[in-house]
Amino acid sequence: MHSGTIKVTLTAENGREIILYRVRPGEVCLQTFGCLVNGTSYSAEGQAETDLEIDIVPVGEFQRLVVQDADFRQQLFAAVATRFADLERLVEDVALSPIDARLARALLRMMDEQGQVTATQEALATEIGSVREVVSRQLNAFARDGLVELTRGHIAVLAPNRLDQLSHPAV
Amino acid sequence: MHSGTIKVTLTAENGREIILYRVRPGEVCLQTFGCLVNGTSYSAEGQAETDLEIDIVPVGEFQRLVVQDADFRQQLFAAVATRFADLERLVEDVALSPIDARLARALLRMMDEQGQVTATQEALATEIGSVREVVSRQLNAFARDGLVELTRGHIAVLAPNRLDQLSHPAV
DNA sequence: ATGAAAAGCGTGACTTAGTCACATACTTAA
DNA sequence: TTAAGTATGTGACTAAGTCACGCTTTTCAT
Repeated sequence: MHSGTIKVTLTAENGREIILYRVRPGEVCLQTFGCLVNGTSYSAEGQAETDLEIDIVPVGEFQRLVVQDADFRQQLFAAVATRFADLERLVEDVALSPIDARLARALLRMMDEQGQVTATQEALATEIGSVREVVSRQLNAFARDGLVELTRGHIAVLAPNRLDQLSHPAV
Repeated sequence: MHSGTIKVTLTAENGREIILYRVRPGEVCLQTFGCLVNGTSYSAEGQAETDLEIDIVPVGEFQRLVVQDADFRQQLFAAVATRFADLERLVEDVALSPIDARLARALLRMMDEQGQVTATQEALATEIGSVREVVSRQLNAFARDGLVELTRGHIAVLAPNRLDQLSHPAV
């Protein structure tokens, strides 16, 4: 019934961009939740990453569903809770984690079963709220340590376990 | 009926701390919203800043109120929307704004009608997700430019308008 | 097919922010 | 009134971000 993902990003005046979170199939997208409730508008921007197949719920219908449809309510609340968790994790990441840990986590999140990550360094930078140059240097540092192997447009993760250690709160 | 404020903070392993948002009188506190919905727990920590007088709503009661009490629902959704806006602003701040702008915004937010801010530099640092030393240096830079006057435990804002300019997206 | 443009990556030099270590001044309470 | 705790200032260093390039690979129009 639903398919495709939406990434919600924030863009600064200087062009720097950070991914706030992603909305996945089966989730309720809350981008306009503020509007539904009190007309608040977000500065964030949603962008489809793939072809989309979604249901759009008009405001009146939304109000009705919340009251009458326990299932909808459940999904809605779950979506809200997930967004909170995502955003809190993001704040923690950006404000309090060093870049090597953030990059390590991103690689682990994004790699497939074969340990392949298909993404440009630019995309990785946006993913972790940093910039290409920093990602480039850090990836090369990882590569020097034998943690990954780099080729244009993707990264092969050689030592997921060691990345995982890095990704954890280094004391 | 309700009084006092709660600050919700995130603390890293290294002891660095950042304020996620505040819950004010009349607002619904969502700290445990995840729990209400699906048992997710937050890593964030709530802390009363003043004496509190609050209503605590048990889970069963919550479910009932959401369905039956339109007013409660309205308040709840408003709280959710506010939190989102807060968190998005915070991410934007931390990830994309230089610290002079962040500090300027914090001072403007926190000052009273006489332009007095009563807070230690340590507290200001937590407020903007930075550290004391950086705040100290930045405040002294502001002072050198005649924007503020510093005394132990508080800051006198002399030129709110110029701070406001600083606080805006410097191109 | 080929040459130009665009996309992706690497890197040096520099700026800004955060860390560490320590000095100094003010405040409070025994 | 002095010792302990709190608040601040500062130099030296590290980490991250910015700026300005250059180089290679891919894409695409002709």
